Amino acid sequence: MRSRFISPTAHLLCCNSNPDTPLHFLPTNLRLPSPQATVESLGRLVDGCASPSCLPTLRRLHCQLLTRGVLHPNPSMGIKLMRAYSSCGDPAATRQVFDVTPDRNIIFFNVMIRSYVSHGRYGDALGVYSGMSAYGVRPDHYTYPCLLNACKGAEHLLGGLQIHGAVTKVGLDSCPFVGNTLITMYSRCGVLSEAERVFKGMPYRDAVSWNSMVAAYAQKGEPDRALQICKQMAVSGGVRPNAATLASILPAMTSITSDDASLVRKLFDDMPRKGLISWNAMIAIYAYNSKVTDAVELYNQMVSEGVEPDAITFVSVLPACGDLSALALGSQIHDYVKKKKMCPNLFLENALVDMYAKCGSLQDAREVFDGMKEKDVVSWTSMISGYGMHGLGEDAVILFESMQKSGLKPDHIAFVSVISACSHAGMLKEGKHYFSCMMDQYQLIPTVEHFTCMVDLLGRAGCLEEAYDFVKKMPLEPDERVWGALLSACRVYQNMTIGLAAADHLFKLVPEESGYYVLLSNIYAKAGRWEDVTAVRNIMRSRGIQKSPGCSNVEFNNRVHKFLMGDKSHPQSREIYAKLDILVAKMKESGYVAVTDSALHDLEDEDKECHLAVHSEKLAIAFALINTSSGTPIRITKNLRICGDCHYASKLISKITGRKIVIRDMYRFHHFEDGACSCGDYW
DNA sequence: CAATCTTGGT
Repeated sequence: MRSRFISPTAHLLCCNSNPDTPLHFLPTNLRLPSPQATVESLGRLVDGCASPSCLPTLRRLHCQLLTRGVLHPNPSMGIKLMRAYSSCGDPAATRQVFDVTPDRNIIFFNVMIRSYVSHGRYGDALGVYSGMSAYGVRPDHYTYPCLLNACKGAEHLLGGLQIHGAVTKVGLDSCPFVGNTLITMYSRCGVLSEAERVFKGMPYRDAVSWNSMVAAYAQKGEPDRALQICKQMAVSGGVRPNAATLASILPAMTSITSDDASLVRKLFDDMPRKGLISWNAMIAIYAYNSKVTDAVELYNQMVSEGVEPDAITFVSVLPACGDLSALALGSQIHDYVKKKKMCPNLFLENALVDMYAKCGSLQDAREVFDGMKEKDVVSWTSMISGYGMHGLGEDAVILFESMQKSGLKPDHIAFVSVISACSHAGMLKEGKHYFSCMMDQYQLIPTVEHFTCMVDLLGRAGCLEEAYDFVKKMPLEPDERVWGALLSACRVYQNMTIGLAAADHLFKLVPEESGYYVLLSNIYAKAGRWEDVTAVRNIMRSRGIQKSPGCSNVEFNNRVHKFLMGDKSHPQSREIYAKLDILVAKMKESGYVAVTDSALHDLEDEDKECHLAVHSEKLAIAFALINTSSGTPIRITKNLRICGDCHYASKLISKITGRKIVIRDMYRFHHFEDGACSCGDYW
């Protein structure tokens, strides 16, 4: 058995045994030990080799150790060498040192096993274990956690059970290290009941034990259980929730209630010493749950408390910037990233591309995208959907084709992006092509998102019958989004019959969603059926549904200025309304007549005009016109779909003032320039 | 004597 570990060429081992890197080709500026270096100082040099770039140095040191004959008489030197090779990413070299060492103690075995585990070579790790007893070395309380990690990594429940048995037999099951690893092993192998049994049976539970249980439930998607354990931890466990606790519940923190978010925030606030990980976890929880303002606020607080953000912080904050259209903050972060040379970093660059695209700055997005050393499907998809949002379907399609040529396989989301890009650009034929391509060429089963895109594609192109037919024939139950896409198309093309059918489904599916009532009433209003508009309004009233207030944001002086419909709370309110009066007068000279069917109520025309005049996007435009110098593009983000009147008005204002106006509504970007919009009045 | 182990974040 012993010979298993001794390689037949072990005696030949030397630093230049790898034919790819002969000694005399190695860089000469490597730090080499002086001839009188002590064993201790050699050891320190070996310890200093901790990343793949140190591998050449390490090989030369290894050579020195052999020629000086200090390796085998000093077991600690062999261990240092193995550990160094392992952290340089070379488990094979680690094994070679292991194999040629004459009298291996338990630590050699432990380091060897750990090296294999950290390189994902779980089978090899377990192989070393099975050779131990024949060599006459007994596993100890350091060995078992490593082995359990191997089973965890391989999701090898049977092996885990066997090792659990061995642990119990030698009485190491009371060791907290072993117990904690047992919990995570069982949890990763999907046996939560066993994880919980180990946890309950532990004589001494530390923070890691509690956090491991929290992680187990969080990863299983049980936020309630996970939070419950967090709370128990503080009262009965005698340990306080810490950074790792927050990080552990993260996986369960998607779409949680506001109450749960506050609960987690309280855990966070109660932490006496908050480190980077705590801040990152809390910010991520806000970002996951679309609490973007909270995420950005917490980020600002973090920076003001002197905690240095890292890439993981930004990967949470940047999507929040994108959501808020906070371009100033986003590009500030980009500057910091450049200053600190944090790239290449795939995740970070993907987040930057997405942020720039969502903030309306496609050029910046493209610049980051083009500068990426490595791109994955997410990178391409972010850029494709960026083009799609801006109505640049051609560019989206070109990029989609290049992605395929680069050898990457588009996934579900990539297809959603490209089909929706086609839809927004009116590219019916291409959209249909990608829908079948995804099934035929890539064997991807379309999900309800793809059907929604297709209904949108057909609907926007005016093929309403075909769209309706498509919905009726789809193999999945059409949901809110599918009917919503159909209803929107019916508004654009004035199709009452199909519109009513879609609205009927929507009112059953989501009776509380005000947007669909508004869409239907827009259809009636455009047809002049005011009694039906009134009927819709009455239904809304009887069901207690309020139209969600329109709200527009403009970023100015590093602050996001928020305007609601008819808002008079802004300090510059008087100026804003005065500016608006002047604008409306000028617009009327250019032939502006308010598009009154955008208003929900059957008011007298003049009243409607008043209502429309104070829509939030108009206030935001007036604000930006007052405060920025001529020529500066105006960027506005709106929570709802832009209304017909504001769309028309924005076109005129862009012509009158010579300003570019970029409005992001709920669905896409509208670039207004010289009286025209990039959406081609098709939205 | 020294060397080895557990949770957790894009």
